[in-house]
Amino acid sequence: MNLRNTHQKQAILEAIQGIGKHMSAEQVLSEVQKTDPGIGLATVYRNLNRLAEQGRIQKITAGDVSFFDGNPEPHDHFECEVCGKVTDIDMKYDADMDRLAEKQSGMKILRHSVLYEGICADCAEKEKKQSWN
Amino acid sequence: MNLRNTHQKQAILEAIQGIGKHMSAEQVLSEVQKTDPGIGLATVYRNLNRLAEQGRIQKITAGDVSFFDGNPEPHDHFECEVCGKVTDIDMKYDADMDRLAEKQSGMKILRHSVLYEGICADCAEKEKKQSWN
DNA sequence: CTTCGTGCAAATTATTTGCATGGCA
DNA sequence: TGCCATGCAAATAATTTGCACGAAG
Repeated sequence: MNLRNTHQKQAILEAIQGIGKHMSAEQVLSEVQKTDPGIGLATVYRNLNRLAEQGRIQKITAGDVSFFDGNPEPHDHFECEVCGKVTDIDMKYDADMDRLAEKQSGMKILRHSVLYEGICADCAEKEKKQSWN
Repeated sequence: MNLRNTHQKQAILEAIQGIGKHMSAEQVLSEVQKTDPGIGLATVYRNLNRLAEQGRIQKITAGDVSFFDGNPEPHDHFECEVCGKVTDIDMKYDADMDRLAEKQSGMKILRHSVLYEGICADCAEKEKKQSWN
């Protein structure tokens, strides 16, 4: 399935690859709606999931929302505990980890993803000022 | 909140720490219901979340279900693509990763979690037999 | 022309929350 | 006794799915 080349699919792919940032499905929707107002949320989900299966984009599952990343290269992510924003962490993929983990677990390891958690620069700033703790 | 020492809370903690395995909220529920049939799902969620906040257990968010892990030590996890089961991967926590990532991102990194994905031994076996691909 | 992907809305699933009440302190 | 945590059910929120129709090949 998904062999057909619909303009919706193209618009979605362009949107997510164009921005070069992580987007939730809703964000992708509103982005795409700028050019194609008739598009529906279900279509966005359908296409994003399919693109992720095909390895053309990445699906990052952080907490209760899924984010989609136009960059198919494996790379790590950071999620801010305070505002929930997700950003890239540009570290080299350590394939050794997979080999090690595979050896010690007996599972067939295909990939791994690292999710860093902490406080982003913006929120750290705010927290300092308001000194919430 | 959660200062009070209810028997439900104890039962939940014992259940999750006793098994030494990851459990979804539903699994914890049925485990606890063996000793306390009147307990409700909401209570399980409330307590698990609170325990996780306190750092007494871990909440692992893998895909669309959350798992809870009685072991508070940071350690990595593996999720089987086929059956969705989550298991421990017993690798040492690499604190260097946090430092490195912090340096290169400018965020305050508090911790990280690695989720390995692949095919577990059981499913690999089955797949070989049925040769699904 | 046929079949697949879309759009909409309804369905599903995991989790959270409001409120009255029983139970711990 | 007073206030918190529980239980139940209803509320949310994200994502998925059924179905009729328009569009791609």
